[in-house]
Amino acid sequence: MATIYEVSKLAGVSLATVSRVMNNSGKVRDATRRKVLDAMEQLDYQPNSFAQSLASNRSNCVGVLVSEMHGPIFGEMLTAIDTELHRSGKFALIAGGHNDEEKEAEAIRFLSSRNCDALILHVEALSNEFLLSMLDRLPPFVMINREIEGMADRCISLDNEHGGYLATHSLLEQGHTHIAYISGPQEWADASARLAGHNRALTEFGLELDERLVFEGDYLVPTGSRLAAAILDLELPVTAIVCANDEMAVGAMEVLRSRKHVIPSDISLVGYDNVRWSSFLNPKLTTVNYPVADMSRMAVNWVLKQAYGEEGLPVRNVFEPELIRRESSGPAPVADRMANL
Amino acid sequence: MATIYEVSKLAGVSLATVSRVMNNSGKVRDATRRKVLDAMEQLDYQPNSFAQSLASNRSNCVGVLVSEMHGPIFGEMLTAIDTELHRSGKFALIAGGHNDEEKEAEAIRFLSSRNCDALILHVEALSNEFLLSMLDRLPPFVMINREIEGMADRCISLDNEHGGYLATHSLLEQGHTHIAYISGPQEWADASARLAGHNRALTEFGLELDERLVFEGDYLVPTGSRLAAAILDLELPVTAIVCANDEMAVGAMEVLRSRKHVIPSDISLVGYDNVRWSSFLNPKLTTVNYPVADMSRMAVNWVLKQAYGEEGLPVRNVFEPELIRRESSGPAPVADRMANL
DNA sequence: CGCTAGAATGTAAACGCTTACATTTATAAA
DNA sequence: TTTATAAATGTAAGCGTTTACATTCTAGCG
Repeated sequence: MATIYEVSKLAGVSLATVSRVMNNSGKVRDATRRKVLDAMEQLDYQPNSFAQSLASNRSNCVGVLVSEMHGPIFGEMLTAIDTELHRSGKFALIAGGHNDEEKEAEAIRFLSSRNCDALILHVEALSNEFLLSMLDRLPPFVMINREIEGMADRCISLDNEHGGYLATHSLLEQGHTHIAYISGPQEWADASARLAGHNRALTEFGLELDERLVFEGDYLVPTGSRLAAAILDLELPVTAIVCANDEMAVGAMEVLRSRKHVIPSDISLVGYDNVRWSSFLNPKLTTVNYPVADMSRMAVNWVLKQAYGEEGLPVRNVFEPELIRRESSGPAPVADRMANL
Repeated sequence: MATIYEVSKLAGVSLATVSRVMNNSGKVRDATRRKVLDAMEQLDYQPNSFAQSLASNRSNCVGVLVSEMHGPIFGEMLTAIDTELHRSGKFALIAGGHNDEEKEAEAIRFLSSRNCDALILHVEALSNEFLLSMLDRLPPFVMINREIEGMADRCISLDNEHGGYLATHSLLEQGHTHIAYISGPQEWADASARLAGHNRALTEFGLELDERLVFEGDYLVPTGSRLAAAILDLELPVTAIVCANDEMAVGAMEVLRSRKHVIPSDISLVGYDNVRWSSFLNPKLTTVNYPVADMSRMAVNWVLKQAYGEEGLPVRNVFEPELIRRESSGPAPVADRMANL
């Protein structure tokens, strides 16, 4: 593999000049530039990125940590980030935290050991305190789907409370009054915000929160099934179930179907995230859109601005969810509405 | 950030000794090792990976190129690869080809410019010739989901022909005789192999291939819909549709449903890939399993063996698909079977 | 034609490690 | 004890860049 030294010899110039040509830095006469370029071409020269990074102390890499790599959210996220970074000649170094506190911390260590110029973090398991404590130990970093006091400017988040509100509100609007809720793990901020939105919607409609109708899940399909079954077993007049994510919703959908409840005429079902396959379901799932791709692009903007000094890039921190009304939700059954008069 | 030099000073030893402790290479007295370790701890020392790689000419990074980053296949793939590599202290450098020949080539250039020790390639768009020509220009590389003559040992592939055979065979077994097929792009090897398997199954059952019933798609959902509609519009006595992947199958499913055909009693539907959400559909999709995770792990084995000289790792090149029988396929309608007597 | 300011190019010192080789120190046999 | 041998440690030369600074051109002016 050719080195810069061989290029300089072949072109009859010094190392510095070759370097200048490569980086478009400093002044180089056109004729000289051409000679250098020719030599590079001829030798099929590829700069050694390690030497570059070692000498310049920058890697043109931004580390991306996702809490897990499968799941539709992350595919979209990675695609958006990768595309956007390439556009600016930067590269993504991706690591997976596999949904585990220790592994997430290790992945952060890995990324920072690779001298990333900046980090984009999508972490679930790590605590706010830990992240705050990393502020001065890591390269500049932004976070996706988190809102942490004291570093709000570094958080690209979704207004989860509002999303939770929208989901339940859409049901209330359609006459539902007995709405069960399957939440995410309450120690996670997004999960509790979604639930808070649900509660607010209820209150707004003058309904009292019935604690028997709120179940805490873990965002996984089987739990959606299990808790939906639990809800049905209550034998209360529930006419709608809101799930804190689409995964649990699909689990719930299956149980409802197997127990011969027709969605949405007997019972409405609403999810959250607007995962790709939510529109493949039958009935198509009503859900709340989580604009991952937009948020990811915004994270890249942040990085470009903060770590690479690019200008004129708008950064927006909080994104708005949106209700995607599809087939799985509809008006409350008439009988039930009557009963509530 | 502390350097090896400061560590060596604090520990009262030479650079070489510190390096030896870090890499467990050479002999170091226990007492010395301890001193060094203490010093590292005390200084919160993190080796500079660029300097390491520059000096040692290895990066401990394996480049992974996926043709695209979204889609369930790739999530599973990346998770498996990442997990497995970590187990051996190696890291994955991931790049996305975004399903485009030029971009895939660029991504390869990127990965090789980052001095990866080895590459795992999942590429669709690049030609066999190109890949063959890269044999001596790149670090050792394996490919997933490709079978190329002249580099069979570097290919981890699925027996797609057999998978195609299984899909159609399962239908023939159940009395179907008019089976339509929606294929993938025929210039892609996997797509044409799947179709070949379909044809073989037909032949085996003494049926002639009806060209009117074979449509070429592009593996995307809307195309599945469009072609399923085209099949129905034929007004031929089709009792089953085989799709070359689950994406197109879900598109087809939607059209069948909207035209009031009941699956599987009126018409059976079979997919391919066993994508995660294929079991979320209603009815649950019968499909052919594509063991991505297993294959990915195998690719890692190859890398560990060829690039890092690890021993005792089995490498298997061809994987067998398996029929996953679910709800979307069933016996041919009786009327139809009678007609065929 | 000499002079000077800039432009263009060159020189050489980092960057932080690894590693072949040299040197010192410990171990054990004689 | 010596002495031979092995173990432990140290020395210093790279690895392939970038970049501050030094030097040499070049062009335009008086």
